[in-house]
Amino acid sequence: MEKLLRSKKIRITDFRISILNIFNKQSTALSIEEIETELGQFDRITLYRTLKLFKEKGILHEIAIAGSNVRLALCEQNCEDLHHHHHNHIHFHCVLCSEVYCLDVETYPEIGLAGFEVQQVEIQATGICKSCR
Amino acid sequence: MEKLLRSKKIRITDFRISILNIFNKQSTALSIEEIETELGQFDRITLYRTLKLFKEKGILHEIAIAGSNVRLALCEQNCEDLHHHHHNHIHFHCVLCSEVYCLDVETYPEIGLAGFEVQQVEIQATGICKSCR
DNA sequence: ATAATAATGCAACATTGTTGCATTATTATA
DNA sequence: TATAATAATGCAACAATGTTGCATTATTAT
Repeated sequence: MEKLLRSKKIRITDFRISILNIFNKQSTALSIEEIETELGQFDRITLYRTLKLFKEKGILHEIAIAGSNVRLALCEQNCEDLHHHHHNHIHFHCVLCSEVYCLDVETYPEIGLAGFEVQQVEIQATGICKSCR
Repeated sequence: MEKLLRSKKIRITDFRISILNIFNKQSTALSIEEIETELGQFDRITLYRTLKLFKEKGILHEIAIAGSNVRLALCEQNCEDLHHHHHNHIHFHCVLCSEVYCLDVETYPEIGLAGFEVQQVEIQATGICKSCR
Protein backbone atom coordinates (compact mmCIF):
# COMPACT_ATOMS: atom_id res chain seq x y z
CA MET A 1 0.00 0.00 0.00
CA GLU A 2 2.51 2.59 1.18
CA LYS A 3 5.07 0.64 -0.77
CA LEU A 4 3.04 1.17 -3.94
CA LEU A 5 2.86 4.93 -3.43
CA ARG A 6 6.56 5.05 -2.64
CA SER A 7 7.41 3.09 -5.79
CA LYS A 8 5.47 5.63 -7.83
CA LYS A 9 7.34 8.44 -6.07
CA ILE A 10 4.27 10.18 -4.73
CA ARG A 11 3.56 11.21 -1.16
CA ILE A 12 1.90 8.89 1.29
CA THR A 13 -1.25 10.49 2.68
CA ASP A 14 -4.23 9.22 4.65
CA PHE A 15 -6.58 9.97 1.81
CA ARG A 16 -4.57 8.00 -0.75
CA ILE A 17 -4.23 5.06 1.62
CA SER A 18 -7.98 4.96 2.17
CA ILE A 19 -8.62 5.01 -1.58
CA LEU A 20 -6.23 2.11 -2.07
CA ASN A 21 -7.86 0.23 0.80
CA ILE A 22 -11.25 0.55 -0.84
CA PHE A 23 -9.94 -0.91 -4.09
CA ASN A 24 -8.06 -3.69 -2.35
CA LYS A 25 -11.04 -5.13 -0.56
CA GLN A 26 -13.08 -5.01 -3.77
CA SER A 27 -12.95 -7.61 -6.52
CA THR A 28 -14.94 -5.66 -9.11
CA ALA A 29 -14.27 -2.28 -10.71
CA LEU A 30 -15.77 0.70 -8.93
CA SER A 31 -17.71 3.73 -10.12
CA ILE A 32 -16.91 7.10 -8.59
CA GLU A 33 -20.28 6.98 -6.87
CA GLU A 34 -19.34 3.69 -5.21
CA ILE A 35 -16.01 5.09 -4.06
CA GLU A 36 -17.79 8.09 -2.56
CA THR A 37 -20.16 5.82 -0.66
CA GLU A 38 -17.25 3.81 0.74
CA LEU A 39 -15.39 6.94 1.79
CA GLY A 40 -18.04 8.37 4.05
CA GLN A 41 -16.98 11.98 4.60
CA PHE A 42 -14.54 13.33 2.05
CA ASP A 43 -13.67 16.22 -0.24
CA ARG A 44 -14.91 15.75 -3.80
CA ILE A 45 -12.10 17.79 -5.36
CA THR A 46 -9.40 15.81 -3.59
CA LEU A 47 -11.05 12.63 -4.74
CA TYR A 48 -11.01 13.69 -8.39
CA ARG A 49 -7.42 14.84 -8.11
CA THR A 50 -6.37 11.60 -6.46
CA LEU A 51 -8.07 9.45 -9.08
CA LYS A 52 -6.51 11.50 -11.86
CA LEU A 53 -3.06 11.09 -10.33
CA PHE A 54 -3.54 7.35 -9.80
CA LYS A 55 -4.51 6.97 -13.45
CA GLU A 56 -1.49 8.96 -14.59
CA LYS A 57 0.83 6.88 -12.41
CA GLY A 58 -0.59 3.58 -13.58
CA ILE A 59 -2.12 2.67 -10.23
CA LEU A 60 -5.69 2.63 -11.49
CA HIS A 61 -7.09 2.09 -14.96
CA GLU A 62 -10.28 3.57 -16.28
CA ILE A 63 -12.99 1.50 -17.92
CA ALA A 64 -15.42 3.42 -20.10
CA ILE A 65 -18.72 1.62 -20.60
CA ALA A 66 -21.16 2.89 -23.23
CA GLY A 67 -24.35 4.10 -21.58
CA SER A 68 -22.94 3.80 -18.07
CA ASN A 69 -20.54 5.57 -15.77
CA VAL A 70 -16.80 5.22 -15.89
CA ARG A 71 -15.36 2.51 -13.63
CA LEU A 72 -11.94 2.27 -12.07
CA ALA A 73 -9.88 -0.76 -11.13
CA LEU A 74 -6.39 -1.47 -9.81
CA CYS A 75 -3.72 -2.00 -12.44
CA GLU A 76 -1.40 -4.94 -12.60
CA GLN A 77 1.99 -4.52 -10.95
CA ASN A 78 3.74 -3.81 -14.20
CA CYS A 79 1.78 -0.80 -15.43
CA GLU A 80 4.27 2.02 -15.69
CA ASP A 81 1.88 4.87 -16.41
CA LEU A 82 -1.30 5.91 -18.12
CA HIS A 83 -0.11 4.94 -21.58
CA HIS A 84 1.69 1.73 -20.72
CA HIS A 85 -0.83 -0.64 -19.31
CA HIS A 86 0.03 -4.30 -19.47
CA HIS A 87 -3.03 -6.29 -18.71
CA ASN A 88 -4.20 -9.40 -20.44
CA HIS A 89 -7.64 -9.21 -18.97
CA ILE A 90 -10.96 -8.21 -20.43
CA HIS A 91 -13.74 -6.17 -18.87
CA PHE A 92 -17.09 -7.80 -18.36
CA HIS A 93 -20.19 -5.71 -17.80
CA CYS A 94 -23.21 -7.48 -16.34
CA VAL A 95 -26.53 -6.26 -17.73
CA LEU A 96 -28.38 -7.36 -14.59
CA CYS A 97 -26.30 -6.15 -11.64
CA SER A 98 -24.24 -3.73 -13.79
CA GLU A 99 -21.05 -4.77 -12.03
CA VAL A 100 -17.84 -4.60 -14.04
CA TYR A 101 -15.33 -7.44 -13.65
CA CYS A 102 -11.70 -7.57 -14.70
CA LEU A 103 -11.25 -11.14 -15.95
CA ASP A 104 -8.09 -12.83 -17.10
CA VAL A 105 -8.13 -14.71 -20.37
CA GLU A 106 -5.49 -17.23 -21.46
CA THR A 107 -5.49 -16.28 -25.10
CA TYR A 108 -5.79 -12.61 -25.74
CA PRO A 109 -6.88 -12.06 -29.36
CA GLU A 110 -4.49 -10.41 -31.80
CA ILE A 111 -6.03 -7.65 -33.89
CA GLY A 112 -4.47 -6.80 -37.23
CA LEU A 113 -5.69 -3.81 -39.22
CA ALA A 114 -4.13 -3.00 -42.58
CA GLY A 115 -2.69 0.51 -42.55
CA PHE A 116 -3.22 1.00 -38.84
CA GLU A 117 -0.63 0.57 -36.12
CA VAL A 118 -2.31 -1.18 -33.21
CA GLN A 119 -0.66 -0.41 -29.87
CA GLN A 120 -3.26 -1.59 -27.38
CA VAL A 121 -6.44 -3.61 -27.47
CA GLU A 122 -9.26 -3.26 -24.98
CA ILE A 123 -11.99 -5.89 -24.93
CA GLN A 124 -15.34 -5.43 -23.25
CA ALA A 125 -17.86 -8.21 -22.96
CA THR A 126 -21.48 -7.68 -21.98
CA GLY A 127 -23.83 -10.30 -20.63
CA ILE A 128 -24.80 -12.03 -17.40
CA CYS A 129 -22.21 -12.53 -14.70
CA LYS A 130 -21.42 -15.54 -12.55
CA SER A 131 -23.44 -14.27 -9.57
CA CYS A 132 -26.54 -13.32 -11.56
CA ARG A 133 -26.95 -16.57 -13.49
CA MET B 1 -32.70 9.11 -44.64
CA GLU B 2 -36.43 9.68 -44.29
CA LYS B 3 -36.84 6.01 -45.06
CA LEU B 4 -34.70 5.17 -42.04
CA LEU B 5 -36.78 7.30 -39.69
CA ARG B 6 -39.97 5.87 -41.14
CA SER B 7 -38.70 2.32 -40.64
CA LYS B 8 -38.07 3.12 -36.98
CA LYS B 9 -41.58 4.57 -36.72
CA ILE B 10 -40.47 7.98 -35.55
CA ARG B 11 -41.43 11.35 -37.02
CA ILE B 12 -39.49 12.94 -39.80
CA THR B 13 -38.28 16.38 -38.77
CA ASP B 14 -35.75 18.84 -40.16
CA PHE B 15 -33.55 18.48 -37.11
CA ARG B 16 -33.35 14.71 -37.32
CA ILE B 17 -32.62 14.85 -41.03
CA SER B 18 -29.76 17.26 -40.47
CA ILE B 19 -28.27 15.02 -37.77
CA LEU B 20 -28.42 12.04 -40.12
CA ASN B 21 -26.85 14.12 -42.91
CA ILE B 22 -23.92 15.00 -40.68
CA PHE B 23 -23.28 11.34 -39.90
CA ASN B 24 -23.69 10.26 -43.51
CA LYS B 25 -21.04 12.55 -44.90
CA GLN B 26 -18.63 11.48 -42.15
CA SER B 27 -16.54 8.33 -42.18
CA THR B 28 -15.37 8.48 -38.56
CA ALA B 29 -17.33 8.49 -35.33
CA LEU B 30 -18.32 11.92 -34.00
CA SER B 31 -18.14 13.52 -30.59
CA ILE B 32 -21.07 15.66 -29.45
CA GLU B 33 -18.81 18.69 -29.78
CA GLU B 34 -18.15 17.85 -33.42
CA ILE B 35 -21.85 17.42 -34.11
CA GLU B 36 -22.52 20.81 -32.52
CA THR B 37 -19.90 22.44 -34.74
CA GLU B 38 -21.44 20.88 -37.84
CA LEU B 39 -24.93 21.99 -36.86
CA GLY B 40 -24.26 25.71 -36.64
CA GLN B 41 -27.24 27.12 -34.78
CA PHE B 42 -29.23 24.58 -32.79
CA ASP B 43 -30.90 23.80 -29.49
CA ARG B 44 -28.71 21.80 -27.14
CA ILE B 45 -31.64 20.07 -25.43
CA THR B 46 -33.15 18.91 -28.69
CA LEU B 47 -29.77 17.59 -29.72
CA TYR B 48 -29.41 15.49 -26.56
CA ARG B 49 -32.95 14.21 -26.91
CA THR B 50 -32.42 13.33 -30.55
CA LEU B 51 -29.18 11.47 -29.85
CA LYS B 52 -30.80 9.59 -27.00
CA LEU B 53 -33.70 8.56 -29.22
CA PHE B 54 -31.38 7.51 -32.06
CA LYS B 55 -29.45 5.32 -29.66
CA GLU B 56 -32.61 3.74 -28.32
CA LYS B 57 -33.87 3.04 -31.83
CA GLY B 58 -30.59 1.54 -32.98
CA ILE B 59 -29.79 4.31 -35.44
CA LEU B 60 -26.62 5.40 -33.66
CA HIS B 61 -24.29 3.51 -31.38
CA GLU B 62 -22.24 5.01 -28.61
CA ILE B 63 -18.51 4.43 -28.26
CA ALA B 64 -17.08 5.11 -24.81
CA ILE B 65 -13.35 5.78 -24.88
CA ALA B 66 -11.43 5.84 -21.60
CA GLY B 67 -10.03 9.32 -20.98
CA SER B 68 -11.94 10.87 -23.88
CA ASN B 69 -15.43 11.95 -24.79
CA VAL B 70 -18.14 9.63 -25.97
CA ARG B 71 -18.37 9.21 -29.76
CA LEU B 72 -21.36 8.30 -31.88
CA ALA B 73 -21.54 6.45 -35.16
CA LEU B 74 -24.25 5.14 -37.47
CA CYS B 75 -25.35 1.57 -36.83
CA GLU B 76 -25.50 -1.16 -39.40
CA GLN B 77 -28.83 -1.68 -41.12
CA ASN B 78 -29.75 -4.60 -38.94
CA CYS B 79 -29.56 -3.03 -35.49
CA GLU B 80 -33.01 -3.34 -34.01
CA ASP B 81 -32.52 -1.25 -30.93
CA LEU B 82 -30.12 -0.21 -28.20
CA HIS B 83 -29.60 -3.72 -26.92
CA HIS B 84 -29.47 -5.56 -30.21
CA HIS B 85 -26.54 -4.25 -32.13
CA HIS B 86 -25.15 -6.46 -34.84
CA HIS B 87 -21.84 -5.14 -35.92
CA ASN B 88 -18.71 -7.08 -36.64
CA HIS B 89 -16.50 -4.04 -36.54
CA ILE B 90 -14.05 -2.79 -33.99
CA HIS B 91 -13.41 0.76 -32.81
CA PHE B 92 -10.00 2.24 -33.42
CA HIS B 93 -8.88 5.30 -31.47
CA CYS B 94 -5.91 7.21 -32.86
CA VAL B 95 -3.61 8.61 -30.20
CA LEU B 96 -2.39 11.35 -32.52
CA CYS B 97 -5.49 12.81 -34.19
CA SER B 98 -7.86 11.23 -31.63
CA GLU B 99 -10.27 10.23 -34.38
CA VAL B 100 -12.36 7.13 -33.80
CA TYR B 101 -12.87 4.75 -36.72
CA CYS B 102 -15.37 1.93 -37.11
CA LEU B 103 -13.40 -0.77 -38.91
CA ASP B 104 -14.65 -4.08 -40.19
CA VAL B 105 -12.68 -7.20 -39.37
CA GLU B 106 -13.06 -10.55 -41.15
CA THR B 107 -12.60 -12.69 -38.10
CA TYR B 108 -14.23 -11.34 -34.99
CA PRO B 109 -12.71 -13.03 -31.94
CA GLU B 110 -14.84 -15.34 -29.81
CA ILE B 111 -14.61 -14.75 -26.08
CA GLY B 112 -15.42 -17.60 -23.70
CA LEU B 113 -15.57 -17.00 -19.96
CA ALA B 114 -16.33 -19.85 -17.60
CA GLY B 115 -19.41 -19.08 -15.55
CA PHE B 116 -20.27 -15.94 -17.49
CA GLU B 117 -22.81 -15.66 -20.29
CA VAL B 118 -21.29 -13.44 -22.98
CA GLN B 119 -23.91 -11.67 -25.08
CA GLN B 120 -21.89 -9.00 -26.83
CA VAL B 121 -18.24 -8.20 -27.33
CA GLU B 122 -16.89 -4.73 -27.96
CA ILE B 123 -13.30 -4.34 -29.10
CA GLN B 124 -11.37 -1.11 -28.99
CA ALA B 125 -7.93 -0.74 -30.46
CA THR B 126 -5.64 2.19 -29.75
CA GLY B 127 -2.68 3.28 -31.87
CA ILE B 128 -1.86 5.31 -34.94
CA CYS B 129 -4.35 5.57 -37.76
CA LYS B 130 -3.88 5.32 -41.51
CA SER B 131 -3.80 9.09 -42.02
CA CYS B 132 -1.36 9.83 -39.22
CA ARG B 133 1.31 7.27 -40.14
C1' DA C 1 -58.68 20.75 -43.41
C1' DT C 2 -58.81 19.31 -38.85
C1' DA C 3 -57.85 16.81 -34.57
C1' DA C 4 -54.59 14.12 -32.20
C1' DT C 5 -50.15 13.58 -31.06
C1' DA C 6 -45.25 14.18 -31.00
C1' DA C 7 -41.13 17.35 -31.38
C1' DT C 8 -39.12 21.63 -30.39
C1' DG C 9 -37.19 25.38 -27.69
C1' DC C 10 -36.98 27.94 -23.50
C1' DA C 11 -36.02 28.31 -18.49
C1' DA C 12 -34.43 26.22 -14.74
C1' DC C 13 -32.02 22.72 -12.64
C1' DA C 14 -28.90 18.54 -11.66
C1' DT C 15 -24.63 16.20 -12.23
C1' DT C 16 -19.89 15.88 -13.16
C1' DG C 17 -15.45 17.66 -13.36
C1' DT C 18 -11.85 21.71 -12.95
C1' DT C 19 -8.97 25.90 -11.34
C1' DG C 20 -6.94 29.23 -8.07
C1' DC C 21 -5.43 29.91 -3.68
C1' DA C 22 -4.70 29.82 1.32
C1' DT C 23 -3.88 26.29 4.79
C1' DT C 24 -2.07 21.99 6.31
C1' DA C 25 0.73 17.81 5.97
C1' DT C 26 4.72 15.28 4.21
C1' DT C 27 9.44 14.82 3.13
C1' DA C 28 14.42 15.84 2.72
C1' DT C 29 18.17 17.98 5.02
C1' DA C 30 20.94 19.77 8.52
C1' DT D 1 14.55 15.95 15.76
C1' DA D 2 13.72 20.62 14.23
C1' DT D 3 13.39 23.23 10.12
C1' DA D 4 12.85 24.51 5.26
C1' DA D 5 11.12 23.13 0.95
C1' DT D 6 7.58 21.20 -1.33
C1' DA D 7 3.37 18.83 -2.22
C1' DA D 8 -1.55 17.70 -0.84
C1' DT D 9 -5.78 19.22 0.96
C1' DG D 10 -10.08 21.74 1.30
C1' DC D 11 -12.76 25.71 0.24
C1' DA D 12 -15.05 28.83 -3.11
C1' DA D 13 -16.13 29.59 -7.48
C1' DC D 14 -16.65 28.12 -11.93
C1' DA D 15 -17.10 25.24 -16.34
C1' DA D 16 -18.90 21.52 -18.86
C1' DT D 17 -22.29 18.09 -19.51
C1' DG D 18 -26.76 16.33 -19.28
C1' DT D 19 -31.98 16.43 -17.69
C1' DT D 20 -37.03 17.87 -16.65
C1' DG D 21 -41.35 20.52 -17.07
C1' DC D 22 -44.09 23.03 -19.92
C1' DA D 23 -45.91 26.09 -23.52
C1' DT D 24 -45.53 26.47 -28.49
C1' DT D 25 -44.97 24.57 -33.00
C1' DA D 26 -44.76 20.91 -36.42
C1' DT D 27 -46.05 16.33 -38.11
C1' DT D 28 -49.25 12.79 -39.00
C1' DA D 29 -53.63 10.20 -39.43
C1' DT D 30 -58.43 10.84 -40.49
